[in-house]
Amino acid sequence: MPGRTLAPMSIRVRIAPSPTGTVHLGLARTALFNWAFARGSGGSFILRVEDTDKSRNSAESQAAIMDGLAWLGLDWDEGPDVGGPCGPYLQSERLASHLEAAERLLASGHVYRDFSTADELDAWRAEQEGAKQRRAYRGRDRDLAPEISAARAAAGEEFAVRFRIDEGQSTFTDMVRGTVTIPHAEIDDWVILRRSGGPGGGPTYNFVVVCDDLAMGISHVLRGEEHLVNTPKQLLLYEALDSAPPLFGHLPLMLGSGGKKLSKRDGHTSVGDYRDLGYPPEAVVNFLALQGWALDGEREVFSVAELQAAFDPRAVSKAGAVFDQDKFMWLAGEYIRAASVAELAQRCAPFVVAAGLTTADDLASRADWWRAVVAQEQERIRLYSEIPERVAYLFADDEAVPYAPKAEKNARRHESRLDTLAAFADFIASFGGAGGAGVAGAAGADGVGGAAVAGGADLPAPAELSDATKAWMAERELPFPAFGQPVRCALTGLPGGPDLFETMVLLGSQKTLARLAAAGARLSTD
RNA sequence: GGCCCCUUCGUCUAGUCAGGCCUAGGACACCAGGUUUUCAUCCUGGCGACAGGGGUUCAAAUCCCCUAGGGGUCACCA
Repeated sequence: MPGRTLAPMSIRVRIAPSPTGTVHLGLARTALFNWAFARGSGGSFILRVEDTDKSRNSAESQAAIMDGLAWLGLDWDEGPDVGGPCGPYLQSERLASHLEAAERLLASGHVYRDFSTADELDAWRAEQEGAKQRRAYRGRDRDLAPEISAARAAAGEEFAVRFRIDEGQSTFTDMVRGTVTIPHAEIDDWVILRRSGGPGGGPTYNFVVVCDDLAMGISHVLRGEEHLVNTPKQLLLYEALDSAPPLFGHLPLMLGSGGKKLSKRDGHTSVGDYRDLGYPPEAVVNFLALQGWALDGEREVFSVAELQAAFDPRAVSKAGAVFDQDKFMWLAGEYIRAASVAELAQRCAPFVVAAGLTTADDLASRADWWRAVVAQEQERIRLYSEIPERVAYLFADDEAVPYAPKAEKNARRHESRLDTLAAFADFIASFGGAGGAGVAGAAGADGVGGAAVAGGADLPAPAELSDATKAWMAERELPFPAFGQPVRCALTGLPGGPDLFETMVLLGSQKTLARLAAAGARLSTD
């Protein structure tokens, strides 16, 4: 059923990746826009895999593509895995229909057999090299009488099938670019079927994409700008097939910092890279949506629901967008700060395990404690992957907590450090065991106080400990830095970090004491 | 090189279709303050653009033309 439908209720869009094994950011954004367009208009989003021949590992690569899209939260209504009324959704399985279409075009004279050889083509190309204005290629045999052409084919002579381009020009209205006109003198009599016989034979991309879009009733094609100049070829093909074409919209390219099409040279370019780097998928989607589109020009952080509701291909910008890593990371941080502690804890856990700090079982066995740890770091990280290095001290040996140079330097700045450390240790010891666990329950589910219970610690809740310590400091006329810097170094070895009292509770009195003692020795001499 | 597309702060963009509300708005980055036990968060302020030139108009970022620059594409790849 050839589809053409402009009615909102029958919007059908697709993403047609070739199974390369990774989801390139450009593909991801194209998929996202198509998906948002479909979801926002009650239409359908279709996944079709362009697995034309080759690739022996296509099953694997195909799975990788689907995983990538799914990770982003994109889902499709029809596709190789879920089926649908217009299947098969694997291009390689649609060959028969492609051949059938080619047959029809041959009969109607829109295409012709070209018996010229590769050498002849090369010669022609070489001849065009120096020409000031290259002419479009017209097949040597484009005017061969049909009977003769058929007879030669029947006799076993090899040929390619080319599309006959007539004089004139093609004009169409692009959803994002407006009116585009391309003279036919620029368009070759392009090949729809490769030279018969050999292993490379078969239908070409521009041909099958039209056949398949037609068969699947695709109403709108949103794709990258690199396809803009292919559009007239496809338009002419729809016409030859006696069908109405879909509406086209060509998205601006995503650019690397050099201003050229984003490529491997620009660093991380696939969705999987960002997943591994610790970006929240929601942030990736949000950022991708910002490349060439804007909600209202004011709000940078928005949900997919808002994207779906507001997306309109006609509002996509025409100019390419340079991929800004800084802004991307900022956005990731926004999502991390907005996440619930429970969810954040869950998403960060694998990174901590992968870093070798502990096991998943350990974190699961003291989930309250782990959540409290994550809550402490929430406003300090932009990526899940930043968690391990920040919390590594919690898992370190008390006697050998790594001291960052700056932390140690800060600590040594204070002449009184050794006295302070020793005296404070006594102060902490005074809380030892004395019914601390009894009051901790008041601290709330996600709070550090709650974690103290899970961790078996025996210190008062952080606020209480803080008040008590401050009173203790006042007595000794000790300014906060003189206390804080040596203690922070002793407990964490880091120059900065979360509230010290929360940290002590997380550590528990035993570890706190052990670290204070170790620091007394480690910070004594030079 | 031919053809096609594009051109607002360093970057992502709003505004351009329906010219005046734009001494061009927001965000990232950067700089300076503030809050703070450090780090971070957060808050305030600053820096910073209509590629250039001609028109049209009472009025142009917005319309027209030219120039320049950038990108894409020129396969029996997808």
